[in-house]
Amino acid sequence: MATAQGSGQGATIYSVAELAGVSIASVSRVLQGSTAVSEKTRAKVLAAAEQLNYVPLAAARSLAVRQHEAHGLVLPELAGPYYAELLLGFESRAAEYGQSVVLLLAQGKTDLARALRQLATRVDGLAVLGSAAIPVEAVASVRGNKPVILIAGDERPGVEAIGAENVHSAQELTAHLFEHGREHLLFVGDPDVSPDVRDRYRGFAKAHEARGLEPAAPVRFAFKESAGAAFAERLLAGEFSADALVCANDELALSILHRLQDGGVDVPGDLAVVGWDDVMTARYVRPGLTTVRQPVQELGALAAERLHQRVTGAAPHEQLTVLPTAVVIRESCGCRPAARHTPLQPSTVPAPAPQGK
Amino acid sequence: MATAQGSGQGATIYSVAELAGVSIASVSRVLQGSTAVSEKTRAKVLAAAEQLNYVPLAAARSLAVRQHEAHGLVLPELAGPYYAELLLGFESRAAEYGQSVVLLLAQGKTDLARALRQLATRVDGLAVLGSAAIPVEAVASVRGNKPVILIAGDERPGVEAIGAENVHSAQELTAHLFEHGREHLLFVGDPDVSPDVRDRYRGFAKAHEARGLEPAAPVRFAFKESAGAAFAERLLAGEFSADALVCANDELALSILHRLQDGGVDVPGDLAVVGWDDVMTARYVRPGLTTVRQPVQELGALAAERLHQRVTGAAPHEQLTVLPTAVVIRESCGCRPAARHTPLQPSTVPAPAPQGK
DNA sequence: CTGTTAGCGCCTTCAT
DNA sequence: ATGAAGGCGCTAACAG
Repeated sequence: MATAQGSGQGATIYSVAELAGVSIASVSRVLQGSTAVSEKTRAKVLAAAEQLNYVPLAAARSLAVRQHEAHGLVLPELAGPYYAELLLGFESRAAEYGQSVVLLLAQGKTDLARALRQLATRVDGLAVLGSAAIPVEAVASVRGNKPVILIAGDERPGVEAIGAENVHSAQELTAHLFEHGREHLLFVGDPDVSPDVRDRYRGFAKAHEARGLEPAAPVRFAFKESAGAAFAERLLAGEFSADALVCANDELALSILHRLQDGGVDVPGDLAVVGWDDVMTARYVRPGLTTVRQPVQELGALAAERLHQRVTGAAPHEQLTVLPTAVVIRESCGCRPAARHTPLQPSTVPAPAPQGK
Repeated sequence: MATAQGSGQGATIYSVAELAGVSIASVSRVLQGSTAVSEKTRAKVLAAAEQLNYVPLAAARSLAVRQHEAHGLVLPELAGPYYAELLLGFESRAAEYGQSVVLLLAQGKTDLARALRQLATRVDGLAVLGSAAIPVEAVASVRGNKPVILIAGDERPGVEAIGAENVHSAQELTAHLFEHGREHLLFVGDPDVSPDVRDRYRGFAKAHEARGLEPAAPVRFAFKESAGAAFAERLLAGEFSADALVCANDELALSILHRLQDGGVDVPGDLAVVGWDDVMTARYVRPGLTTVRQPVQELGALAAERLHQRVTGAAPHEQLTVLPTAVVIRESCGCRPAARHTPLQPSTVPAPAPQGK
């Protein structure tokens, strides 16, 4: 199967040096551009390297430089568009800095702590999504306490954190429902599952308090298979009474919406439903789902950027960085449909690549 | 900021050996389990390692073992659920083999070839998605021609390839539309963008030929921002005449469907629309989108598995491995809605994780 | 069974 | 400007 005759096969700095007729030091110098080198040897080395298709072995280089030139990203899972976008943003920015990214999914790992340790041995630092699925403790015990950026996680002394705004937008969204004359709002989602959801419930509660109302306790239930459908079922059975649902995310909102409609409920007539994330489906469903858009991709990019700063010696930002979000009004909240559908283009998101595969 | 007093900081095999009062060789032995070690020293080493929170540095180990214990995955982008699922399957299986996964997204890379080279220096092998965005040539020139697994790409002598079935299911799907009495079918998507799309068009064509019909040329156009909507617009303008659309993927089908409905078209009454991938939205939209489901996650897992086999010395599978797909009938093809919505659970896909973020 | 030692491939002073 | 040599942390013979 081997095709290239020796070339590239295992080209080392020695083979290049030999071919170029210089010492390995010179090779290293021209390739790293560290010290000045005569134009003559420079050319020879470049030619030899080119001919041998030489690229320094990462492991050897890492060992010598004491840097991995790689960033680690730890995500709980990969369902829905949120994580994918975050990852995309992270990878893009990391690449701009010349950093490779090694990904770790908590999902299904029996020994997350071990996996984290392994990860830590091959990256200069890691970004971790703050979620119940990823205990910060495990992250803390990482080898040589490398820099860690917490994404959408709880602030902690000593760890740099970034996230998207939640409380305010949740409050705004909730208030919007009140303005539509809704009175019995329910928050669907478990605040304990992630700081994001917790903050969304907080905003939900604040909006109530601002009107002297008592917020209903969040509807938290075991999120199994068809979480939304199950809840919708109970709703249809009359187990709850509400005229508006604030769901922790769009997936939840969408599945509830769908089942309710199957059950003959008029949305938003009988019941308003809003969510979070502005996933693709939110635009295509009828009525269009009112939701809030987060700069997820930018969040990922910021994580990579901050990580790089830390790796290159910069001091950690003391303040928690919060990225702005925006409420996206469609029809599921009770607003009237726009005369002409205007495609919503998230500013930080590039044109959606269509051609599946 | 540093918390641990020296422990873990930069614990090396030497510090562990010293603490345990043995030689570094013994430390290595108990940790790698290579040779038999007395229970006594074993305990001492384990204790010391534990205390120091020691984990061998990947780079050093790699250099010595001449293995990276990491798999590379190259994807064109990360839009839609397809790539995410593939990645998920890949990461999971790779992790089972104790392999880290370093991800490379072609999207936005100005110098893909360089990125690939860099990637190749830190993994034992790589899986690459076959798409126009990733020229196989670039992959071939990778350092030390490491094992490469081509996912959903064109077969090539010397490279192991795997993929999902396309031709047959496309033919089946197309035939289904014929059975609904449709006569003027249009294929929407560019066959040149990826082997998958190409094969889908092939199936589309075969179904026509089986009926002695001439398949229409694929509707390929610049896939920019709102590809589907743009096409729908032209369709509404009467630029094309058709009573059924076979779209290259669900995203495309969905956006077209949405715009057509806005334009007053009855789907499937006036026009049937079907797609590919069975994305979440396909279940929630009305009418439900008829599509074909691929074992994407399994495909990713298989890639990791095959890669591992190759890395560990196994000879490449000669035959192209094709995973089975399944046509998922809903209503957009003209079938009547099921009396009771039965949630479709892709066999290889775990329960949808709902709690956003 | 255990310690000593020689690399793995690369970068980097230190001389020249 | 360039070459020689040491060392990064770890594994794997090779002696004892």
